[in-house]
Parts: sequence; C-alpha cells; structure tokens
Amino acid sequence: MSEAIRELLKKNHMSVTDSRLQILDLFYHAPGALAHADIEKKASDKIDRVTIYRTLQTFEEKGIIHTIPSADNSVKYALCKDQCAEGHHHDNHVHFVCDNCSKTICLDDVLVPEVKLPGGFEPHQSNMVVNGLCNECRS
Amino acid sequence: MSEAIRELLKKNHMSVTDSRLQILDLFYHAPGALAHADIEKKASDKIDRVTIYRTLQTFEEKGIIHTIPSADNSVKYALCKDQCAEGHHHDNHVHFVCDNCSKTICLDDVLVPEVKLPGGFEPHQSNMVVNGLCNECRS
DNA sequence: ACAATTTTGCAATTATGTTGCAAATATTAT
DNA sequence: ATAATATTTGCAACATAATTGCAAAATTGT
Ligand SMILES: [Mn+2]
Ligand SMILES: [Mn+2]
Ligand SMILES: [Zn+2]
Ligand SMILES: [Zn+2]
Repeated sequence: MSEAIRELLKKNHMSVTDSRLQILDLFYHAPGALAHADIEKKASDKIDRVTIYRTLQTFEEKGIIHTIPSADNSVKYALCKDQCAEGHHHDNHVHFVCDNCSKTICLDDVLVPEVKLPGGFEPHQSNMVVNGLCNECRS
Repeated sequence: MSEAIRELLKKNHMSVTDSRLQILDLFYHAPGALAHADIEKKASDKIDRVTIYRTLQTFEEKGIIHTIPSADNSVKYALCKDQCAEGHHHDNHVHFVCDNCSKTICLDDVLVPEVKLPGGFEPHQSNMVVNGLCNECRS
C-alpha cells in the first residue's frame, strides 16, 4: 500500500521522504479534504509546520493535490485524480461542504457546468462549491 | 447619497456610526469586491482594524454584504442586492476574479446553475467563482 | 438633557504564514 | 558500500492576520 505512494512520488520526480509519505498517506485515508491544521494535528509522527506548508505547495505544483476554495479563509486540499500534471490541473468537479459535520468532499463525477459570461470576459478556470447536508448527516 | 446609506442602516436596525457609513460608502464606490485589507487602506479617516472585522461580520449577518470564496485565503466582500435579509442570503450569482488585475466582480445577471448531486446530498447554497481575464484587461 | 444601550479603540493574546540557514536525509556516482 | 552531490527538513526569527476583554466614546430612546 505504502508502495503505491512511493511510486506516486517517484513518478513525479520527487525525493521520497518520511514527511511526504506520511502526508500523502493521510490524504489517502482521509474521509474528505484536509486543511493545513488537520494535517498538523493528525500527523502521527510530528512534522514541522513549515514542512507541511512546503509539502502542500509542492504537491499542488506537481498536480498531486488541488485546493478547494472557501468563504471563511480556510482553504482545504484533496488528492487529484490521474490527469493532473505539473502546472496543469484538471479538477473541474464540484465540491461539497457539509454544514453539519463540515466535511469537504470531492464530487468527482459532478462536473462544474459552463456558464455564459457577459461580453469581454474570458474564463480560464471555474470553481463550484455547494454547501448543505452530506449523505451521512442527512440519514 | 450618504442619505441612502443612512437609510440602509436604519432599515436593518443598526446604529448609524461613522465607521459604518464610511465602510458602506467604500463598498458603494468600489469597482469590485473588497477585502479587509482594502478597507483598512482606503478608509480616509482611519478606522481600527478590529472595528473593520466587527463591521464586516455584522454587515454579513444582516444581509448587507456577502462573502466571495477564494482558493488562496483572501476572502472578499461585496454588497448584496435587494432580497438578502438577516440570516438569509440570496446571492446566487457567479463571481469573476481577474487573473491579471485581480479585481473581483459580482456578475449579478449570471446565476449559478443547478447541478445534480449524488443521492443523499442535500444542497442548501451554491457558490461559483470563475477566474480569467476581465473585460478591461482583455481589451 | 439624561439614562440605557451599543459601538469603538486599545492592549494583550493567539493564530497563521514566510524566510534564511545549518543540519539531516535522500539520491547519484564511484 | 562509500563518498560526493543535491534536496529536504527543522529551527529560529520575523511578519502578518485574527480574536478577546474591557473601559471610553458615541448613539439611541425618553
Ligand atoms: Mn476536488
Ligand atoms: Mn456577489
Ligand atoms: Zn456531514
Ligand atoms: Zn482585470
């Protein structure tokens, strides 16, 4: 299992280090997206705050994780699916944030719809976040 | 003009104070959405940082302004249109963020499209942010 | 004009994010 | 396997952003 993670790092030409393995492992086992603070808490073997910042930034640049915008200054991160590569993300799916358990979930199968913009506006990338009750909290 | 702003505060059962008038005035004359830092800089007559935080929070609660999510921990605020009321926002329009001039604009006429969620998810509110080049920066 | 209520500014505290640099670790070459 | 090289980490120092309690100031209703 941990072997798959090593491979992912190798494939992206990154040194395989404990911090990186551990953080990636957290993402793979997390029920939803993770914030910097979540990682700081959950990391079994304590990792320095700065290392977490740098690791998240590197992973994002390499196309391993993507950011999920928020309306309250608390960006979260989640694993990208295959297609993303260095400097080239393709995470055009909708994100769901539960108002009850506050879990943040990638709805990989729900694509962000196109919208018609007023004249003169040139779209490059779209993000859509839906708030509400998640499948677990509603039942 | 400033009279309209007074009225808005009265209508929402808020005391009319200098800080509030000044901040509302900034919003009415701003070309786009404002971040906390923008207000701190632009306020002619200096307002304490804490007062700005508290004022933004109050305005948001009263349905006078709404937040615009971002992927880089820099939430912005913009005036709500009519229908919003205390604890009940109806700002279901798309937001545009220019990658060049970084202006953030409410596209009041472009509504956030509905999406079909997986079974069990109950949507309450949707946000959509489009990045790209604004009408001014493209020409 | 007065009393009651609300808002403000300041100080103190906490949280979040950034940078430079030496020590530790990982990779590559021998 | 060892050594040389390159990369990553942790620490300290710094910078910025946000929260809280409280007394002073301003606003509101009478
Ligand atoms: Mn996602
Ligand atoms: Mn808006
Ligand atoms: Zn939930
Ligand atoms: Zn622009």
